[in-house]
Amino acid sequence: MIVTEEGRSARKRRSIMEAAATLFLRSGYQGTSMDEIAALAAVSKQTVYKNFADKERLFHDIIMGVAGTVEDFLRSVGDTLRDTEDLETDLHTLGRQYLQVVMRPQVLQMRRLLIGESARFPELARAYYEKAPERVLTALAPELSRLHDRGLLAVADPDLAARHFAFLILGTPLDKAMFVGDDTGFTAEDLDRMADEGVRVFLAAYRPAEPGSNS
Amino acid sequence: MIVTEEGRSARKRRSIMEAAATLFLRSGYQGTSMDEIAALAAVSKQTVYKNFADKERLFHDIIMGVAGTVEDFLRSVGDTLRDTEDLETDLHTLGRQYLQVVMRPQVLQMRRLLIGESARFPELARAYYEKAPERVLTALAPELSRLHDRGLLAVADPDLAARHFAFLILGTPLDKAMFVGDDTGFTAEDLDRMADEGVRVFLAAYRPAEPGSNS
Amino acid sequence: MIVTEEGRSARKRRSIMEAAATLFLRSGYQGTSMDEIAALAAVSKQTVYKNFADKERLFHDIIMGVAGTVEDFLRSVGDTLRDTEDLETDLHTLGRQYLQVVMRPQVLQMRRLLIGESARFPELARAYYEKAPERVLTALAPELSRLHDRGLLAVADPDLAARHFAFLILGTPLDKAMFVGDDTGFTAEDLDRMADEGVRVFLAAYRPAEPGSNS
Amino acid sequence: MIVTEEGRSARKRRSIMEAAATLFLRSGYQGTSMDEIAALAAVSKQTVYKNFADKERLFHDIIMGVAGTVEDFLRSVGDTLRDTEDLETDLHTLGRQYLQVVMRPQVLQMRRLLIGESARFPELARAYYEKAPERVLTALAPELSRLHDRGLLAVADPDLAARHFAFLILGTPLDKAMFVGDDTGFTAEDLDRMADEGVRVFLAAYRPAEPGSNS
DNA sequence: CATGAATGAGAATTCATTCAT
DNA sequence: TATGAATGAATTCTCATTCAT
Repeated sequence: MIVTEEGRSARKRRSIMEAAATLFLRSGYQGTSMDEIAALAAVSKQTVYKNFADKERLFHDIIMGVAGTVEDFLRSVGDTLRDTEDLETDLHTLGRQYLQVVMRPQVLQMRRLLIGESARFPELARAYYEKAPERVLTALAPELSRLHDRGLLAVADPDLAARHFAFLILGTPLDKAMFVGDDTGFTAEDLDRMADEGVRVFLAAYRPAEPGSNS
Repeated sequence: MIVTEEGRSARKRRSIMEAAATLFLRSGYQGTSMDEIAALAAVSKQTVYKNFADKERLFHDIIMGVAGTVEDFLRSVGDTLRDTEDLETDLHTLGRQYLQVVMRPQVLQMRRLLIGESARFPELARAYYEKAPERVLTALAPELSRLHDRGLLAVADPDLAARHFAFLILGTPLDKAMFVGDDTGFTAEDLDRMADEGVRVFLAAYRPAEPGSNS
Repeated sequence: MIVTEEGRSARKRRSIMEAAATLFLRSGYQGTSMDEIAALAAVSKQTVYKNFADKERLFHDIIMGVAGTVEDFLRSVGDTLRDTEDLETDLHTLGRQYLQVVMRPQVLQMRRLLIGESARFPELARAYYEKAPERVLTALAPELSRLHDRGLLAVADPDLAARHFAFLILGTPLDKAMFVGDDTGFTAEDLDRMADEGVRVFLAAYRPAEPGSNS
Repeated sequence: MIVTEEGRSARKRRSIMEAAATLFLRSGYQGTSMDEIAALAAVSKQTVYKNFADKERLFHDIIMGVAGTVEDFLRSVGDTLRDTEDLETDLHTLGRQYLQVVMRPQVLQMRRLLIGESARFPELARAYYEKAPERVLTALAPELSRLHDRGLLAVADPDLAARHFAFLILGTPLDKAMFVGDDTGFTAEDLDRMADEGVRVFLAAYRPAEPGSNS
C-alpha cells in the first residue's frame, strides 16, 4: 500500500513518459507531435506541458530514463567472469547474452533515435553513449584484466581487448540492424552462432601462449 | 572545351545537389527545407522542383549519388591484397585505409542520416547499406578466400572473416563517432594505431598454424 | 434548455459548415480556401482541421448535408397526388412547386458546383445526383403509376413519364439558369406560367383516351 | 498551296488552341496550368503568352472557337423540316440527331466547363449559352411555326413548343450526363429510344385536332 | 485542473507571369 | 524568337505553445 501509492499526478507523469518513449522510439523526435503524445497518454496537452517544460526537455528525460536499462547486463558481466572456472564456456555465454541484449528492438531503436538526432542533441547523444554502450566496455575491461592476472588470457591493453570482444560479437548484426530495421532476418540461432564465432576468434587471439604464466 | 562543357542547366542541377547534400547531411531530412536548399544553391525554388519532382526524390538521388563514392576503396581492396608478397604489411595498410575512409565526415554523416531516417525511408537505408558498407565486405571476402588458398591465412568462412576484420578495425571509432559527432577526439595516429591493433588481432586469430598448407 | 443545448463545439462545427457551404457554393471548390472558410466562420484554421480531416472531406460533408434538403418536396409529391380528386389542378400545383424548389439559388448553385467538379469528385457528383434530382423522379413515378391504375392517366412507362413531366417543366429555366446565373430574368409569374404550360403539354400527351378505363 | 499555306506562327497558334481546348475541357480552368498547355502544344510558354495575353483571354478564345460547332446541326434542322412530307418520320430523325449531337463528349464537357465557371466568367457562359444551346431553339421555333401554318402541328407558341421538343428529348440523358460523366451508361439504342419517346409525346401533345386546318 | 480553441509560424508544393539569354 | 530561370504569392496542412472556460 505504501509502495504502490503513487498519486494521480505521478501516474499521469509515468503514462506520459511511456507514451513519449513509445512514440519517440517509433517515429523519431520530429516525427512525434505533442498532440500524439498527449493522446496516447490519455491526458490533456496542458498536463503534458505541466509536467515537462517543453518538447526538448521531455525528450531528454525520456532518453535518460530509458538509458538506465543496461544495469542488469552490467551485473551479469561481473557475475559471469569474476570467478570463472571454465573461461571458454563462460565467455561464450556472456557473448550470447551481450548480443541478445543489444539486439533488443528497444535498444536498436534508441540507438537509431540518438544517432539520428545527434546533431540536434549532441550532449544527449554523448551522454547516452557514455551511459550505455561505453559503460559495458568499462565494466568489461577490468574483468579481462583480472583474467589476465589469473593467467587465463593475455591482454596487454584491457580496454582495447574489451572493444575487440564487443565488436567481434556485435559488429555485423548491430551494423546491419541500424540500417535495415529491427528485423535483420537473423534468427536467434544465427545470433548465437555469430556470438560464438566472435568469442572463438577473440580467444584465438587473446589466449595466452602458455596457459597460466602471465604475471 | 568538350570536357568542361556542361550547360547552365546541368550546372544548376549540380549546385542544387551539392546544396542539398550539405544540408541533408548537416540537418537531416526533416530539418532541411526546400527553401534552404534553393537559397544555398542560389537558385529559385521552381528550379529545384523542375529538377527534382519532390523532396523525397531529391533526397533519394543525393543519397544514391554519395553512396557511389566507395568505388575507389573497393578497387584498393583488390589491388592491395590480390598478389601480396607481404601480407602482414599489406593488411595493415589496408586496415588503416579502411578506417580513414569510413571516418571521413561525409561518410559518418551519411550513416547518421540514414540510420536516423531508416524508419521513414526503409528501402533507401537498406539500399545504401547494401551499396556501401556491405559492398566492402563482399569485396573483401573473396580476397581473403584467395589468401586462404595461397596458404597465407586460415579462413574457413571468408565472409565471416571479412566481417571480423572490418569490425576489429572500425568498431570502436565508428560506434563512438555515430554518437559523439564527427570529431571523436581521436587523432590520425590514434586511428592508425587502432587499425593496427585490429589487424594484429585478426592475424593472431586467422594466421594458419603452419604457413603454406591450407589447400 | 435541453433542446437548445448545443455546446461550443457543435456550434463551431455548424458555423464552419455554414461558412464552407456559402463559399463553396459561391466560388467553387478550388476557388475557396481553407483560410477563407476559417475567417468567415470566425474560427481558427486549427478548429476547421480538427472538425474536418481535410478540405475534401469538408466539401463532401457540406454537399451531402445540403442534398438532404429535398426531403420536404419529396413528401409534397406524395401528399399532393396520392388521393387527388382534381388531377389537373393538383398537377399544376405540383408543377409550380417543383419548379420553385429547383430554381432556388441554393439548388442552382449546388448543381453548378457539382457539375463543375464532377471530374474531380465523380462519386460525389453521382451521389448527389442520385440523392437529389433522381430521387424526385423515383418518387414521382409510382404516383403516376397509381394515377394510371385509377384511370386518371395513361402511362405505359411511369419512370419515363415522370421524366417527361420533370423536363417539360424544368427544362427551359433550369438549363438557362445553369449558364446565366441565379437570376435568369424570369419573374415568379413567368415561372408559374412555364410550369403550367409544361403540365398542360404533359396532360395533353398522357391523358387517357376514354377517362376511367385503363386497368 | 494557297489554302494550306499557314505559316509557322499560325500553326503554333492553332496548336496552342487545340492543346488548351483539350486540357480545359478535361480538367477545367483552374485545373489546367499554362505549363501544361505549353507542354502539350510543344511550344514555349513565351509563345503562349505572345499569342494570348493571359490565361483568361486564352480561355475565352477557346470557348468561343469551339462554340461554333453547332452550325452543322442548325442546317440540319432546316433541311429536315422545311418541306417535310412525312412529319412523324422526319421529327423522329431530327430528335435522334439532336440527342446524338448534344451527347457528344465534347459538348458535354463544354457544358460542364462553362456551368462550373459561370461564376468566374459570367459573360462567357452567357455568350456560349446564346451561341449554342439557345441558338438551336431559335432555329427550331420558326420551323415549327411553318409546320403549324401548313396544318401539320398545332403550336400556339412556337418558341415554347421548341423548348418542349428539346427537353422532352434531351432532358433525361443530358441532366444525368452533367453529373455522372460522359459515359452515362446509355447505349446508342437507349438514346434513340429516348428520342423517339420524346418525339412521340411531343406529337401527342402538339398534333392538330383535325389535320390540315390551322390557318 | 483539464478541455477545446487560438496563435503564429513554417513547410511542401504549385502557379501565373516576367526576365534574361 | 524561344528557352530556362526567377519572382512572388497562394494554398493545404501541421506544429509547438498558450489562453480561456
